[in-house]
Formats: sequence, C-alpha cells, structure tokens
Amino acid sequence: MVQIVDSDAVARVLGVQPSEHHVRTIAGIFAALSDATRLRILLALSREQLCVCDLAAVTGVSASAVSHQLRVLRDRDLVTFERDGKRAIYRLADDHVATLLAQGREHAEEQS
Amino acid sequence: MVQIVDSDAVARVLGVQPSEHHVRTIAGIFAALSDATRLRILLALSREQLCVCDLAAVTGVSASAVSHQLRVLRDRDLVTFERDGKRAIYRLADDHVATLLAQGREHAEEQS
DNA sequence: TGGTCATCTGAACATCTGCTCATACGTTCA
DNA sequence: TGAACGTATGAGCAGATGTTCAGATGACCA
Repeated sequence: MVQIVDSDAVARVLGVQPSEHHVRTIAGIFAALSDATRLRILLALSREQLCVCDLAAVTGVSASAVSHQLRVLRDRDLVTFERDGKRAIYRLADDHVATLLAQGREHAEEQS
Repeated sequence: MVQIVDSDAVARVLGVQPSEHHVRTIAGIFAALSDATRLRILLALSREQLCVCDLAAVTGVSASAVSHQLRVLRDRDLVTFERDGKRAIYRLADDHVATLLAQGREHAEEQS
C-alpha cells in the first residue's frame, strides 16, 4: 500500500493541482504535438500556410494520413483552414502554438 | 499521387525543417508531457520535490506505475532525483520544464 | 455533363502505451 | 540477522494511436 511520507507537501500540492478536466486538456495539447508527422506539419505551418497536398510533400506521408492528422490538430484548435476552391489552406491557429513549438525546439537543443 | 501546388513554399519549408532526429527528440519531449499521470507528476514537482510514494498519493496511481513513468521522465531529462536512504526524492530537471508546463496550462485555459 | 483533382472519412490492422502483477534489490531498524 | 519498507523493473494485457486502403464529396474544366 502507499505510505505518505511528507503529508504537508502532498497536501500543498493537492491544493493547487488543476482539475481532472484541466489536466486532460493540457495533456491533449501536448499529445497533439507529440507525433513526428503532426510536429512536421506544425513546424511547416509556422513558416508558410500550405494546402494538404503540399503538407503531404513536406512530411513525406500520404495526403490521407495528413488529412487524418489535420483533423486532430483542428479538434485541438491548433490549426485553422480556409477553403480555396478544391483546396484547403491550413495555417497555425495563433501565435501561442508557435511559442509552444519554439519552446519545444529550444529544450530539445539543450539535450545535445 | 501527391501533386505539389506551391513548390516554392514547399522548398522554403524543407530548407528550414529540423532534421529527422531533431523532430523525434522534440516529439519525445512533448510525448512525455502528453499523459495525464506524467503531467500530474510534473505539475506536482513544479511545486514541491517529492518521493515516489508521495507522488503516488498525489497522482492517485500505484507506486509502480509512478516509477515506470518517472523512468520515462528521467530518460527525457525532464526530472532528476537524489537518493535519501531508501527514498528517492524527485524534482524538475530545470526551469525550462516549468516554462513548458506553464505554457501548456496557459494555452489550455484559452480554450475555455 | 463527365472526368479529374483535392480533400475527407470510416474500417481494418499493426504498433505503441500505460497499467497491473510478480519479483528483485538496497536500506533501515528492531 | 531478518522483516518491513521504498523503489525499480520485466512480462503481459487491454486500450489507444497512426497508417493504409477504399470510397465519398464537392470543385474545376474540357
């Protein structure tokens, strides 16, 4: 069974922990950034707005796979798109996403 | 087949995309933050340094499960620990981790 | 209008992930 | 020394995830 050692610290932490729902939301955002394909999509969109087929070329996976992943990113409000005839032009939803990406890159560079 | 539409944009993006290895590293960092249990561990450690059993109490999962997840976090250099007798006291590896967490919380709050 | 193109979607499948359980190891203390 | 404790780890399993494939939709153009 679990024996608590520093019950004061545990109590302090439990007092300020975000709610179950909140934790899941945060985890969901990071999860969206945790796949190599989605990351490449987002890194590309942080430079240029692109249609699905161009994103497929950039990422090196099929347009279908890109479309599936864009759905994940749309659901998390990380990207938006605009229709242009038969094409869909995607871009990052806001600067916040770019900031998160930059932060991730920075941390990754630290560990050689 | 994939038909490129804006070949200039694709070329520009490909020119600045991080390497395969780099992308995987960044994805790995975000992946470490993408699980609710690991997130709770990190959020707790951003307030207090804690031993494994106290982290189990905070997160509400078994000490074994916490230990498994701490291994993931250690491997990604997100936490460090120090032995104190039979206990292992964990803390965040650096301020960068806290920054990433704060950034994630901030973004999560935006989407209501 | 028929054909092609860009995109989207659901099903199927292989892989990955996180938990539990059993077990092992080192530390503490009676 | 032996028992209890805190932690770590491997195997196994259920559920999640990412890709492919097939097919559908809507837009463009001959």
